[in-house]
Amino acid sequence: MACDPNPVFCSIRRLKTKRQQAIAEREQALLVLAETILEEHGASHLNMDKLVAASDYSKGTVYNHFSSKEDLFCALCVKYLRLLLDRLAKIDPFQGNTREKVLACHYAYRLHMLMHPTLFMIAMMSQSPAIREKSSPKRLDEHRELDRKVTLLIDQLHQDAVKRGDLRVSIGVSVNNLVFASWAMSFGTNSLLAVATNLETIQRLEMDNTLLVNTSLLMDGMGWVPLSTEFDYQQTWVRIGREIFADELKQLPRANSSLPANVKSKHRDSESNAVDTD
Amino acid sequence: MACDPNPVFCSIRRLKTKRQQAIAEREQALLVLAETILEEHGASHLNMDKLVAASDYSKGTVYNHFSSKEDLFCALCVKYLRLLLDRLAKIDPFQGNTREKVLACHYAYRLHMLMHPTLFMIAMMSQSPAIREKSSPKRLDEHRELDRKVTLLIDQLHQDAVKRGDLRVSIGVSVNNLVFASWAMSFGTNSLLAVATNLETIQRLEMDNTLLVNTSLLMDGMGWVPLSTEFDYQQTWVRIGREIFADELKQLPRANSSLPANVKSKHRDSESNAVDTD
DNA sequence: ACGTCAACTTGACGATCCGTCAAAAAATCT
DNA sequence: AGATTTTTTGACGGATCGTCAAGTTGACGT
Repeated sequence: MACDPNPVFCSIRRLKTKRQQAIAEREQALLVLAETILEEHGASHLNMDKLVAASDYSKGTVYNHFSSKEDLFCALCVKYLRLLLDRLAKIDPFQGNTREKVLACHYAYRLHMLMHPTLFMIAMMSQSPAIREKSSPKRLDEHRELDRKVTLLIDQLHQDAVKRGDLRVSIGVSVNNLVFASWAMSFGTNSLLAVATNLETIQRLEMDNTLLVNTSLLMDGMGWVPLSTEFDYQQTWVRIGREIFADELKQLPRANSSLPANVKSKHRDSESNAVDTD
Repeated sequence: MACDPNPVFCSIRRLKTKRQQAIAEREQALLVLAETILEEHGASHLNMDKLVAASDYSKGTVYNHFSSKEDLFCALCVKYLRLLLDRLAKIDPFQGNTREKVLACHYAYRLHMLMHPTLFMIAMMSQSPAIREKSSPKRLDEHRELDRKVTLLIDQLHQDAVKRGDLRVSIGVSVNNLVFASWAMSFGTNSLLAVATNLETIQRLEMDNTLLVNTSLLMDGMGWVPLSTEFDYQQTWVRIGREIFADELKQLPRANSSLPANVKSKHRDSESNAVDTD
């Protein structure tokens, strides 16, 4: 931790010496490697020994980067969050009313999860105290900072909506409440879709639109105008995919896609209620 | 330990022999033991060796009950789900409109989570493929069956609401969608409250009412009458605690309670707010 | 060029945990 | 009682984690 006395190097970046620069790069390389293992063999097969074996370095060196397996997971989460932030940033120039903007965030979140299903699981797990208490404080700080940034961004969109009069806060329900409700709905929907694909209830759903439906219901409940009865958010949904995330959608394996790559005709009609129990 | 010699108990269920009965009881005892370890030392400290050491049996015997660590976790989930079903069953006699009934389910779900925070985490984790693929098929069946029962129950309440005209399904949105949205909101809210207590956004919330607020927003969005503007669900929330779950609330440690143990003086007016009739 | 020393790297090692299996013990049958 | 089946036991092998003493490297002053 000996800080370089040379003010020039010290001030350029956080990266003080060339050496530390190299180390930082190695860390990124290790993370990429970890991701590869993760995606090829599943979360349960990612362990330190394998990572060490796959890398050009020794166990001690790897442990210099990640103080524990849990810390490695946490580092992956951080990377995952960074990527999410990038995706969210792409929304900025999108033209639309305040509600459409937030819808785009939900879209981004879901898309992000679909593109990194394993990382999403890891990110979920990593919230557990069991993992957190074994991660390095430095990493946890980093994680919290990114979390804060994401939250801030969503918060801003809600604040804007209030300012413009599209969204109204009442006595018992603050903007915070609304942000949290949005977040909870998005997280809940994504988690359940990711995790519980074996359950009947979910199998009976049309996955394509589930997140759109859920968030629309919620935002209608908030009284966020224009309501879904006055505006075609289905169209917005498609537009978001086309205008913001065309690249990502191309990468997505079609198999279990849960976002419409292009417009499907709305063939849904009469028999919506029959939940036959035989 | 003390198999009940009373033949009445032994023959009631379809447990064939006295021996098998004893084995089944031992399994329950082991689960209780596992829970104890879980609650005393946290999820990460529950492992087979410790469970074996804490029990009166040998490793082989324990493995006769649970084919793997993951299977043990799954068994804990099953127990957790059974308990949830019991809690949900208590709602049946509760008097109220269709929306109040569902609200009671949300209440039960949150209460259940608060009473078994560690188990909730385990239940979340156990959905991951990593764990599922290592659990015994028998156990997974059991799990799925219970899941089905819970879902059915919630489904029923929604169906009832539709039948009575309190809740309307529209073209693109089936009852299934609505059930799933409810579930997602409940799960999302509970997960985030449980897991991310370190995040600012959450700290700024009044935890007491968060689930009530979130589900109210959602159900308003569904157009589930009476809307929260026409009915005091805050009062219902308190009534649910008093009339159905008084016992459970007493057991709850006050520290981090997120449900009103008793009516806090509603300093927040009875005059006019979002949850009041205008 | 070269010596020095702090920082970095290495891999063998001890500790923990998982799950198995042959042999012993207990229960059940004949 | 003796034979047969079921259950229990705990030592063991294998996987993985994280450490640490010893070795290596490279930045820096001379």
